[in-house]
Amino acid sequence: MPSALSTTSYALLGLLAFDNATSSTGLTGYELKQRADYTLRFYWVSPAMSQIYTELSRLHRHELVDTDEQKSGRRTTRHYRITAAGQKSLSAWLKTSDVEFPVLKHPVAMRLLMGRLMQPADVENLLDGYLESLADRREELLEVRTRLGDREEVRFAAMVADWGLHHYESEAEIVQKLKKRL
Amino acid sequence: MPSALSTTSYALLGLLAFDNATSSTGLTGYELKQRADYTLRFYWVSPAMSQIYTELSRLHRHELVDTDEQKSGRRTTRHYRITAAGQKSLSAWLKTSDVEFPVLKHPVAMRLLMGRLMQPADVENLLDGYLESLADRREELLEVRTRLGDREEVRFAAMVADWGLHHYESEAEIVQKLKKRL
DNA sequence: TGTAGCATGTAAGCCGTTACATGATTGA
DNA sequence: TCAATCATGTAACGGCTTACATGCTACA
Repeated sequence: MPSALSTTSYALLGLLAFDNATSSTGLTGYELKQRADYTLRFYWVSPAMSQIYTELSRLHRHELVDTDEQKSGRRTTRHYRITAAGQKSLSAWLKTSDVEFPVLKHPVAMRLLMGRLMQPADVENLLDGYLESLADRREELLEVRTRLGDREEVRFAAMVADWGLHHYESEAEIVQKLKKRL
Repeated sequence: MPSALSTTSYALLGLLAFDNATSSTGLTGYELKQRADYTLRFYWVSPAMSQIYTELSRLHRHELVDTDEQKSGRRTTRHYRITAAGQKSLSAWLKTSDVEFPVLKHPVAMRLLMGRLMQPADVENLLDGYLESLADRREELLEVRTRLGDREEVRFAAMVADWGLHHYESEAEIVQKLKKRL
């Protein structure tokens, strides 16, 4: 069990594990990107296509996924499935006790910190702009949440979506309060 | 105005701008690291020492900071101060309208997403572990907040600290709720 | 005398992005 | 026939970390 995979690698492996549970012939890199855009990006990142292919090669090299190649003309389409070893490796990773603390890169808070250097109107615009994109994001996640419904198979995805929604609401709330304090 | 600086670069420039306002002969890379540990890390990241020196060289190359060198033996200690050009560049950056949406890399949410693959006890441990480190973090930030008090000069830093505290509380709250839902 | 804290830097390397290059299939 | 979507990959490079290397100062 050499591990040494990045969290993103395990995240993709997790998507494949989930897909595996629902039958299917596996996922292409392209499909994986769509799934990542659908959920992962709210709590982690949605890796670039190029990185997804890189990670997939790496997972394949480690034999944590296997691939089903379909040729058409001079193109090859690869469907990836998680292997038993992959499942084992993923479970082991999930059990590791040292889970890092979340990293927040918050350009709005960053800028507010330097509020002294800005005109009051610019500070207000900054916060208003954030409230807007926050509402958009929340809307996107709400749609995801709604589609999940309360099906047992996606119970955890729904919990995490609710977590995200709670976070967006908390952000909107504090930003409103801070605006009044300006 | 070539810009092309990273947010981290501007963050350090911001620390120097703040220091400048309080007289002083400038800050060394080492001191900058301490200030970053004190505030920046809660909303952005605290860059490694090596990166601070790299950024400082870059800022100096762009003439956004100037340096006061003191030799002692075969060692040189450099105190950096923001220049007028640096101040201008920072203000320009603060005014730019396209502020990216915050990026959250949340290993706990990531793992909870795969809750199906874990034993119920492991899921609970995961959340309990998070609640603990959350309490620690909150304590650290609360100390920062307390030291800031309600001095006018650090008004924005205090606002951002309150923002962070609100976030940690919101996290603890939702995690408690999710635990009950397990 | 030795260790903790102050102080600076280089090298190697990982993770991730953007830009670029290419090709197949579907449907307006 | 043209655009959108499905699909795969390489190259160049930025940002950041860890590991390593070095030296001064204060004090126990």
